[in-house]
Amino acid sequence: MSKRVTSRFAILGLLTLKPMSGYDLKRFVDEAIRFFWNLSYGTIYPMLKRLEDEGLVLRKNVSRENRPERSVFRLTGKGRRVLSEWHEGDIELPQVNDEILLRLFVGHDVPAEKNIELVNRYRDKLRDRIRHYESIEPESLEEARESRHGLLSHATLRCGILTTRARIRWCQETLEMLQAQLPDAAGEV
Amino acid sequence: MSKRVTSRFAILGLLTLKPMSGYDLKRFVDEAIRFFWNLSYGTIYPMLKRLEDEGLVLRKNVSRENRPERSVFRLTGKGRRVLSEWHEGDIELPQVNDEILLRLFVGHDVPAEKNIELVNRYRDKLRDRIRHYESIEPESLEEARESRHGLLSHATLRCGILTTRARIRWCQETLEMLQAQLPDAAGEV
DNA sequence: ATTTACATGTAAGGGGTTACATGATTGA
DNA sequence: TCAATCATGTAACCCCTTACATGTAAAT
Repeated sequence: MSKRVTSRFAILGLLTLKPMSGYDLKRFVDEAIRFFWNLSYGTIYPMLKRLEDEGLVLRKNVSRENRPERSVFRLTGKGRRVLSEWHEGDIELPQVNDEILLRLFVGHDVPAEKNIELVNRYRDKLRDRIRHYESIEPESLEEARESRHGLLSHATLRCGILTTRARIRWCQETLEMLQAQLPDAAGEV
Repeated sequence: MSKRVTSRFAILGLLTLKPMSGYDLKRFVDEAIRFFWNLSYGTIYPMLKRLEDEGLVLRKNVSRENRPERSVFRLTGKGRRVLSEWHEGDIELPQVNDEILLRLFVGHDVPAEKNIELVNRYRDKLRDRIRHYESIEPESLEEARESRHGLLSHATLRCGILTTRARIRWCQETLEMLQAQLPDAAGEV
């Protein structure tokens, strides 16, 4: 279902922003959308080749002096058509495998302190992330006023912020719950 | 990173709840934790075989009259040790590929109405999910008072509730943003 | 009589990751 | 000089999904 060649549409979709090389795509994903999408070279280059063979993208070799040659790809009309079919299609809630929830769920015979430590570490990582999100939010908001893509990009950032905050709040709540169960917390009510 | 045989620990972990067959595991996952974990038969049976070969689980063939024979698996001491090593290990924020965010991010040249429709459909699915979560919450809360595992299980449900609610709120916010950009919304401020 | 639930597995294929190979250029 | 950045790709491997194969028994 959600497995049907999703990196295909990711690459096609990103090429609507501007023509890019495999290297560009990798950098773009890592810099701009790494929190909700990732692509590795081992996915990118074979997929670009495949999209080229299918006539969905067009390769243009660009050589500049004193720089390695690049293969820059742009969408073809056919590529755009395939993309818009994807945009038409239905969206499913993804089936995720969420490690922290699994760990907690089967955490009944590890020491309670371990579970607390786990949620703590997890919360710390979420906090790092939210700090980053919030640091780029003002700029994102400006871009949202300036272009259609800026607005949509801002929406994705907002999603990151809202869901990460929710998870942090969940950590808080869960830590309280777990600490209340600690043997030496018996008298502290 | 997060790819290192995670179904291995899922199966090992679930077997701490009670000894189970492959069929049991599948049913359990589908019924109890499908919102944060999934396993297919094609994963379960080969993995059980492998865990057996490695001495992490023990197979016991159980035949009951008028029923097909079952292979019920229980954890071995070694299995428990491997599991607790996993519990010790660090947790990473998973790298996800989040289709709705990708679609929005590259949605700048699809009609604005399509983006709105997308978020709407997505919100509807989240609402179905939250309705389900909330319907099982009271029972989960009771179980939380009754056992250690009940408490941890409840924590996972709470995570689902909080993050799903956050996403629904994000949909609302995003819909408002997108609708405000609609050409015929110009005079409606 | 037929569908559903019980029950265990395999085979093919897909999608993705990591690591490697290669080589130029730039900056510290 | 050495690391980092630019740049493209491949190969091995892994995990997982889907679909298939097979068969019994209970329920409708």
